[in-house]
Amino acid sequence: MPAPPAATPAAFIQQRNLVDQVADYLTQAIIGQRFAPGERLSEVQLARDLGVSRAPVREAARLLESRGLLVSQPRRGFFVRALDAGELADIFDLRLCLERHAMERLAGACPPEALAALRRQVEMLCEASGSGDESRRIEEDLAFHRLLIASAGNRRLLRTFEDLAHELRLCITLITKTHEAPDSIAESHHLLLDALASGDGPRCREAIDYHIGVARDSVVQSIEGARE
Amino acid sequence: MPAPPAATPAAFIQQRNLVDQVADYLTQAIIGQRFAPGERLSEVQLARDLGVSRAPVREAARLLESRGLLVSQPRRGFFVRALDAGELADIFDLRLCLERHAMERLAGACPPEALAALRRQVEMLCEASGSGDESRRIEEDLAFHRLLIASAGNRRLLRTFEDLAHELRLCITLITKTHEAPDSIAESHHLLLDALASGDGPRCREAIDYHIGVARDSVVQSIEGARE
DNA sequence: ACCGCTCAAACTGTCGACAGTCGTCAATCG
DNA sequence: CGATTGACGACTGTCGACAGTTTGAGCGGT
Repeated sequence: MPAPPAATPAAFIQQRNLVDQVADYLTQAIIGQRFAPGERLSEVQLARDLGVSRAPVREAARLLESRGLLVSQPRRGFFVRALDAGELADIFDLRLCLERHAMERLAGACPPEALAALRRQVEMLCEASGSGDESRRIEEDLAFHRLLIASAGNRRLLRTFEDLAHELRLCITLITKTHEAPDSIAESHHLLLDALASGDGPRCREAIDYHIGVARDSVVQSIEGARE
Repeated sequence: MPAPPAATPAAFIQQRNLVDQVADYLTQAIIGQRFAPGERLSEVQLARDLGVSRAPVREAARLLESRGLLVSQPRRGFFVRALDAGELADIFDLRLCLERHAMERLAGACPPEALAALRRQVEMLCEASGSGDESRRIEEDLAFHRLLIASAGNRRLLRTFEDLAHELRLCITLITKTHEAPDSIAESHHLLLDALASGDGPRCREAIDYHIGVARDSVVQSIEGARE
């Protein structure tokens, strides 16, 4: 979790309730693959490990369930979400749906300052990409797409994307290695910006279709490569 | 919530945990406007009223929060979600995004049995519309759109729509009266089916844009009419 | 009359405990 | 030897209680 610059300062200070802390811990542990996919999580053991009671653990687990990181079976408890190839395709298809919509809303009506902010974000992404810190690169990449969608001005759309982003992180952990060159990453994102700047609707659509397609293929390839 | 005929018998038995029961009660109470928008819900009072302890109430409230029916403020509790005009527009814009995507996926590749199922659903909708039971009409209408999206074959897309549907119910409660003629409802839905059957992509898009636009306008009009 | 302060009531966050349920594994029966 | 049953252990669902915080009413000062 990139510790977003806290839309409201209070939100950051208020982080001190156990439910959120446990949720953050679990999120990190899951996308950091410290729990195996499909693994059962025991409430009591988690509570013991974290030094808290079961109530916050249960509530945090419900939160993660709504975000698609855990699944619950009645009377059996919570399990780490295990994605099959079909679910993976669905996730990227929904991502395409959301980003297409944002691109379309933005095409031709993209405020210059939004474009500038997106350009800055690409730079941060390149920097992260060069740093060798893989998880930072992933977060900066997601931050770019988050910004893209936020620029469309629909907060509900943004919330849906943020929910989905948790599952995307889960997908991305499946990738063994990308080691894409920083130049290539910069270029693929600049293609999106250029399309936006041109104001050409179909071109925007084509650009985002290609971009998401590449991301999806790299995950699918990884998961199929790891199959045998 | 129409208590679906329990796809699997086991699912019917399992409904007996308090969290789900409390969640159902709260959902009904909220979309039935038995709580005012923005009203604060006291955990202890709800627990007393329902004859359960606070734990299931808290977990149910978190569930409803993830569905957008409640919002929580740390240390202050849960409040019934109050929608302003902007959020309302966002919700319908996301709905458009999702249904467009489904229509597009279906255009040209819609299995005949899916089309048949959609036709049957329109008939049920007409029947409900003629019955004068408003809440039943709403559920059948949502069921149609749910089926439309389900036909696209993306379960993640469907889940997103179902989450959104809860908020749509919240929107629809704002409408004082629709009393649309059953014939008109039938026709507006048949337009969608005809577009699908034609396999013409742009026509599909136009049809769904129009359909959602009408729904949005009727809600927006209602909320603005009720303003003064 | 208006504003700030104090304090009690109510509420949320968290905890530990109990009861019922599920999975496991050994003993039993065909 | 395979299938069934029963008991044991671990775990989830639920509960009541305590501590710290928020709220709102009452009070005193301006």
